[in-house]
Amino acid sequence: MLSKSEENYLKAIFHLSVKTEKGISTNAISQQLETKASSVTDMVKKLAEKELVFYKKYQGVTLTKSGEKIAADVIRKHRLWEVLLVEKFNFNWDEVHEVAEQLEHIHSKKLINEIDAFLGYPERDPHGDPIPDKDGNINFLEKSLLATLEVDKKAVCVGVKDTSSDFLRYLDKQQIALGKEILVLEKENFDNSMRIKIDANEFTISQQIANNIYIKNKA
Amino acid sequence: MLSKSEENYLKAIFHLSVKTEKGISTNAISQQLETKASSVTDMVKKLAEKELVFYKKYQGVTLTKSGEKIAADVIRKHRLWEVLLVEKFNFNWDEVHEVAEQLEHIHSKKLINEIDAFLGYPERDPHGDPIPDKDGNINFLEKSLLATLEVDKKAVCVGVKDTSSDFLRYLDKQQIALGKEILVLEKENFDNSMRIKIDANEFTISQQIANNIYIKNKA
DNA sequence: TCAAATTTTTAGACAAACCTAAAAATAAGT
DNA sequence: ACTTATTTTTAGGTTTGTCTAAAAATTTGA
Repeated sequence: MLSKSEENYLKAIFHLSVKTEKGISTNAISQQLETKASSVTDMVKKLAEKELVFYKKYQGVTLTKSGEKIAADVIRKHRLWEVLLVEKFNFNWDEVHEVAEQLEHIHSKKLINEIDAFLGYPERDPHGDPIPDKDGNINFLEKSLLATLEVDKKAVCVGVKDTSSDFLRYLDKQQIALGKEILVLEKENFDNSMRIKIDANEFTISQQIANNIYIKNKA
Repeated sequence: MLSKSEENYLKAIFHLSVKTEKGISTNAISQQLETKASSVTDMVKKLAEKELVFYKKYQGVTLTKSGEKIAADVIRKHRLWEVLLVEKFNFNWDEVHEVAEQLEHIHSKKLINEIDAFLGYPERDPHGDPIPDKDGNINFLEKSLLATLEVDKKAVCVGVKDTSSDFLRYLDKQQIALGKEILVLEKENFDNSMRIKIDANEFTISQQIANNIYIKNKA
């Protein structure tokens, strides 16, 4: 049975691995986990000892098959707990992360599978991220950033990149939510802000906002 | 924020305090937590430093008001999680303890209060033990052991003393459950076993069994 | 009562997971 | 290429919570 720390390292390496094929650097992990690089080196050696990562000094790390499975399990638990909190326990999507960080380390196969069934086997968490299945398989959805959507085109909001409370509450305030249809009315060349229409409302969002909203282009 | 260990010590002291007015001995705590007495001394000093227990060398410990509140909170969480597991997630009453030991250390006031509401503010856990309220108040029920019930008297099963899987599954097998009415048909003086009737079934139970079932005498 | 048994505390160690500071390896820039 | 900058690792230290072994206090009981 792995410790909470070991699980968090595997999870961090998993998340970083999505964006690159190369080995994950010590520094990248230390940033992700807000620890020092020297602590990462220590832990990575331990995980290599347990054959959860491949590691060669100065070369970065990659997950082994079993390391990847454990990471996917932790992410599965995190995201299923988030759905439970939002769907059944009246949490807002900006309130779930912190508690899910704790709940993801509860060890009980029966519990997480019962929660999965109780929720009707959801495919995505409240932020639109895919929930790994029992075997660790993840159904990635093709998606792009709202910032890349052209004028006069429509798309559906399918996720968020930033998941900070500040950003999520801003989206709530603007009534931007998963599943909403967004139409780009115009773009401002100077600052790349864009005027958009959601439901019957028209308003302007900055490029920073548009760079943190995932969309799926309408067919 | 207290560590898991600190919370477990407070909980152990709380449980031991129910049975006695005196200070709780180092040895009693070490048995309850399956640690060594020397570890207990260390931890108790730390808890005293934080004013969660009163402690004088060689005199045992008692909880302060704030220590008692924290212990009651942990027990509240443990028992509410147990109810959730049994009522919503298809756990049997012999399966809940281990997972609840983990879940009781999740820190989120909102979560536990939402669970409480979701469950309709239950007063007892699946083993019949009372659930402390938000303020740490516990509604103890007067109860006695089935072993003390006289021949030809009826009573209702309201709890269990032993909560081991072996015992709980034995009760399941005999269809002994909370709320069931039990009639004592006869007692055997030699081994203190008793013949009882539950629903339409008559059978014999050993004194050991009868000493682990709590009943409330019918008015 | 006072010697023996038991309980509790102290002293010193250890593993996990982190840290700082310095050394070693790799990467970058001219 | 080779000097500088950056990254990574090593070495040694800290804290938390545990342990063993020995010392001190308390309790038991003859």
